[in-house]
Amino acid sequence: MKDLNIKDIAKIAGVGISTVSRVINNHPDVKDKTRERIRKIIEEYNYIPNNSARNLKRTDSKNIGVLVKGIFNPFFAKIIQSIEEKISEEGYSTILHYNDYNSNDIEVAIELVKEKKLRGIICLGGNFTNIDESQLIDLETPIVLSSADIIQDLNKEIFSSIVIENEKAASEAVDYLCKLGHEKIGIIVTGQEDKCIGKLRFQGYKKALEKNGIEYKEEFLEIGKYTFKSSFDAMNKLLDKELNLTAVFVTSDIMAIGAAKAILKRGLKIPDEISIVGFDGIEYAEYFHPSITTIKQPDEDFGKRSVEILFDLIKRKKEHQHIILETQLLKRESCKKLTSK
Amino acid sequence: MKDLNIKDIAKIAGVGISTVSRVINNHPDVKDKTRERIRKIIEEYNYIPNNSARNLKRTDSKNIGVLVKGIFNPFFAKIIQSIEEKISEEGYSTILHYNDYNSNDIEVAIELVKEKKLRGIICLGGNFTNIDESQLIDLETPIVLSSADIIQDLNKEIFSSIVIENEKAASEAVDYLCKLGHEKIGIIVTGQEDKCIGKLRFQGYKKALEKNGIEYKEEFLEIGKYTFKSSFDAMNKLLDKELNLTAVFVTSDIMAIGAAKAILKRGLKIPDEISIVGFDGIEYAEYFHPSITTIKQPDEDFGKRSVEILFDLIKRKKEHQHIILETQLLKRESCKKLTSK
DNA sequence: AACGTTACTGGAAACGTTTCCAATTTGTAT
DNA sequence: ATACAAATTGGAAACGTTTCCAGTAACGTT
Repeated sequence: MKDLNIKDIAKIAGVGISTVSRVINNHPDVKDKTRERIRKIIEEYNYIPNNSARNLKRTDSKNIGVLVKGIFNPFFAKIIQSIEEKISEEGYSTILHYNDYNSNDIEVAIELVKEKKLRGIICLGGNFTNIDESQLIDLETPIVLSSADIIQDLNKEIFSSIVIENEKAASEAVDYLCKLGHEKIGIIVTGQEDKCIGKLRFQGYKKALEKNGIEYKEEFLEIGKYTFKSSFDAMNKLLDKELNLTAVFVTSDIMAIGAAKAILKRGLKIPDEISIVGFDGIEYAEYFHPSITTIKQPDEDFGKRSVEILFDLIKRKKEHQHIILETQLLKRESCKKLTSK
Repeated sequence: MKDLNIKDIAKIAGVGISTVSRVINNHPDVKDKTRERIRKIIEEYNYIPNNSARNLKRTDSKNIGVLVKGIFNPFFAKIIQSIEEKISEEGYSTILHYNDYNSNDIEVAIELVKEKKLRGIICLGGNFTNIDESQLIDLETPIVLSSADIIQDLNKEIFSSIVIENEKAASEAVDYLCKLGHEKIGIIVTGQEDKCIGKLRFQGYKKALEKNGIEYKEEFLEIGKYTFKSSFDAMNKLLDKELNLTAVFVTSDIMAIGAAKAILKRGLKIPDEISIVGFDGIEYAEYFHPSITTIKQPDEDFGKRSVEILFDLIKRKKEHQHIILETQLLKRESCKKLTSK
């Protein structure tokens, strides 16, 4: 059974094609009675307009792309959910695309925009530190970089961004450990993949140490990837060095859990022997035992605001914006005040 | 700057439109020299064919839909990854669509197929227990139900499926607990949302008890949703009943972690005082402390085989298939052998 | 040189919409 | 009744492809 098209519906209703089109798109210039009649017929015959044809004809495709770095990242799951919600509220639809860790994000984004005739694109995570300004200028479609790695001196007029203050937040986390009396504080950061964000959080760590008069030692640092396993291994290396660490700061919750497991598996107690602080604020960290103290990122705000900014751009209501969201230190069970020996 | 189209490329190359089209689509009837020349021009001018136009013209759209129930389910993440990989290997592209828990899955699937002119669709999870056979017959597009809830007496000729033996696997898990000497074994199952699968796993639980001569008591049962929190609460209710449970079987790993947290938070020891077994085999269960014994589902196989079945159907090589995958009990730290008192 | 065969190539219709523009109907004020 | 404006409607072009069909070029065979 061949699917019906707009012509068939027009014939059945005894009206012109354009009238049916106007009904479908909620254009005003149709008599209420006619509109109702056509609506009923569309309903009755279960007619669904062909998306490809619509997109082909329209310059404004009603599609928003969401490019996500890494499907395994539970921190992004909530953000995506709120993004999708808001996008469909606006009558647009979401085209979700997952990038793996080796991809050239800006290139994939541009290709996606062209190929799918996107009206706008949100990049969640991803690395935009090596991009060429001309790439972004050529892309006339609004782009919002959300929680992404962005090079500092990029022309701010050609993209929007929404981020947290990674350095400040990390510093707050480590400062908290210092205030609890910790001095030997290890750190596990994400490496290459995540250059900029990892680096910023690492800088926050260093600043907090400095502020508290603690000397930074390179041996306290381990590099890991964004997986349980990688951080588990990194923690073991740290422990093997016998540095008498009393605390460790890990730059994501998933990794904090991997690290915590390594600690516990050796029979060490958290927080009695080692305190640990994570970063992100995913639910996993709360349900780990002991629950993990962490920096909570405002995930829902990330989603909502990203879409808001994008639609402001699409509707040409505003210029590109650069928003900084607040984080919050969630104190839980994984940190202990050090009593002076 | 307006994007180039196939006409522009044809003009630049000094050939006909159809020749360019043939190059794009790797059709054979083009002289190698011409092909190379056009390829270079396409590359140089960074031309990307318009997807909407292609889909509009083609009856075979090269799009495969993947409908996923619940974005938060980490068990699905791996499956999706392997699905995407295989689909793009075949030169098709994946349209990912997330359903929330209240959706009517078959209706959403059908709409998606029509709207996006999909060539096939894979449903990951989702509930197909209340569907009408006519809906599936009307849908002429191949459909594969993967790890989904399917009504038993559905006509097997009109859809493909790939599942595990939920009842058997659950029974194996509980039997393991029994063999360790446990008799008072609680159970937390998913409720309404997940009617069929939850019921099957529950039946497995009952069968294992029966086999081991243990009487089933309703008070050992709690219903939960697929979240940490819900299962955390359910476990607390179970504990509040003071049934002297020595073990608990939880029908998913996420929920097992929620339950384990409830146990540990009360100061009870796992596995010393209570043993726990989960279901799914997600990575997080391995990194929880103590690591959680669980039923491992073959996630990668789920993905790969789903795509294989789908392409067999698309290419009309085979009829609808119904595949059962094997599970495996992963013995870890969360279970203890009961020494007779 | 004439022919048949095969390898390429180009033109044009078609896919199902949206939208501009013109045409028709309706309503309102004189 | 008439004139004019406003509301509603229909026709046709256009969006960028693919593919059928017809046509040309190249080549070997007689």
